Amino acid sequence: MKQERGRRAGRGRSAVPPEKAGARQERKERTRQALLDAGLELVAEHGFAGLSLRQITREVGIVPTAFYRHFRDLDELGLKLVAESFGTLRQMLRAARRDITDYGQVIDQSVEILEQYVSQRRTHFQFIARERSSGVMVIRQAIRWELRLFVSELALDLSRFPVLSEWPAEDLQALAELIVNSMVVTAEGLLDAGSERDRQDIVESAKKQLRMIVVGVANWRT
Amino acid sequence: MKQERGRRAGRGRSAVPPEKAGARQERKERTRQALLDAGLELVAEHGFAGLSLRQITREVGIVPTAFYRHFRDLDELGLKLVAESFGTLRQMLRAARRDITDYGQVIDQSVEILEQYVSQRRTHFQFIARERSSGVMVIRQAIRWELRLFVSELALDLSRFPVLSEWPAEDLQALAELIVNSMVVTAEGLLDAGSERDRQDIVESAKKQLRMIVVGVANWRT
DNA sequence: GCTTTGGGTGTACAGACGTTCACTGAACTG
DNA sequence: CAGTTCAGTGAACGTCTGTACACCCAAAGC
Repeated sequence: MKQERGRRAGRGRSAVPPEKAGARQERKERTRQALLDAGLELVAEHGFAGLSLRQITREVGIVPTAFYRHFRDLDELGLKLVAESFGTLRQMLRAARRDITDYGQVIDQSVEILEQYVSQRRTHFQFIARERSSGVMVIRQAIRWELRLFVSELALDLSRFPVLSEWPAEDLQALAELIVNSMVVTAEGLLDAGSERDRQDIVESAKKQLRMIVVGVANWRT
Repeated sequence: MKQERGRRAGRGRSAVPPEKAGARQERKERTRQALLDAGLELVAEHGFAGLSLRQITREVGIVPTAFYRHFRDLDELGLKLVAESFGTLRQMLRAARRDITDYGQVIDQSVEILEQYVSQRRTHFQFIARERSSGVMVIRQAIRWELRLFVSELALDLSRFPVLSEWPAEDLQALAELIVNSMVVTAEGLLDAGSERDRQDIVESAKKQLRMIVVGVANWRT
């Protein structure tokens, strides 16, 4: 009951099946990515703190010591995961910029894009949500830093809306922060929603909340 | 470097110094509370997932196996910490109801009460913030459940405001959710703010955000 | 005063962990 | 073709973990 080892792993003898095998560099890159993927998967289950080097390598199908050929330690892998996850987040932001055409429906469309990305790239969002306030300091700090950057990027986007073009920077920043925070919490909700019904409720609630904020913005002064 | 054991602990031979010693029941209760306190302290440092039974008992100054006299396992202790922490949260809500007299300053006073509680009962807030989306399922679920309850309580409070008395339940719920989420995130920010300056900025930003929400509420319809 | 109760002790064990080291053998280099 | 590089191997280590078990002895109950 305790082990359930070899769930995947270990079908030949080498890591990440040789399969027509590319150059040595490509092979290395492939197991490196496999380590990242396995790490992401396991973090989603037990959190980064409950992650072990041996577990990851077991999942990938290589011997524990081979891990060091790719990362100095778990923290280094964790930081790569942070970068990777925020790549997804930025990709979502770009999609929003691109796909939102009707400005009368910014809210609905934004939340729907979020919902779509959360379900499609689940583990990345789970990683950020989970470790954003976790006990592992380096990871937490990296995420908070990236999140601040992300807020600033959104603030810049917001400044292009006519209503907001005259707003002072700090008000814009606060607004962007409020929006990002709401989106993060919404994502967290979606991530462990039990049923389609739950997800629907969360989406509706998020839209309502964004609408309240927008109404607030429309009547804001100073 | 690794051990630093005996930081507190083990000055006589028995747990939680005898000190004029009360009845057996009282003594038990005292070491039980000491276990909870040590647990809370250690969670603040490494998160619940990075918590070990032996570490806690070492901190308290009793032998590992004695732990079982008080809790079946770490999860049970964790659930007690959830209850304890939400006790503090409810106490804060009551304080807000009691101390907020001038309705023109609900926002400023609310945020200030939050700031005060966060710094006074740091570990409780840290526990909730950390484990709210942690990898340890039982704890996470317990916190989310309590948080939902807390949101409902706030929604009830909100319904007593004249402006909100006519709002449909679901709008109230969404509003309460938005407010609680913002407060949670604000608390998280305060918890790992480096300087007094940072704290000030966070407080200002939180007030601004609440004001936006309130303006939104004032102009809301349907 | 004698018995029972029950926190706390001490030893012991097996399993998981991170990390070391010397190694192998296929892919690269010249 | 000979030589080098290097991702992956496998055994061994010391440490930490949770938990089982038999024991101890002061307080509680009669």
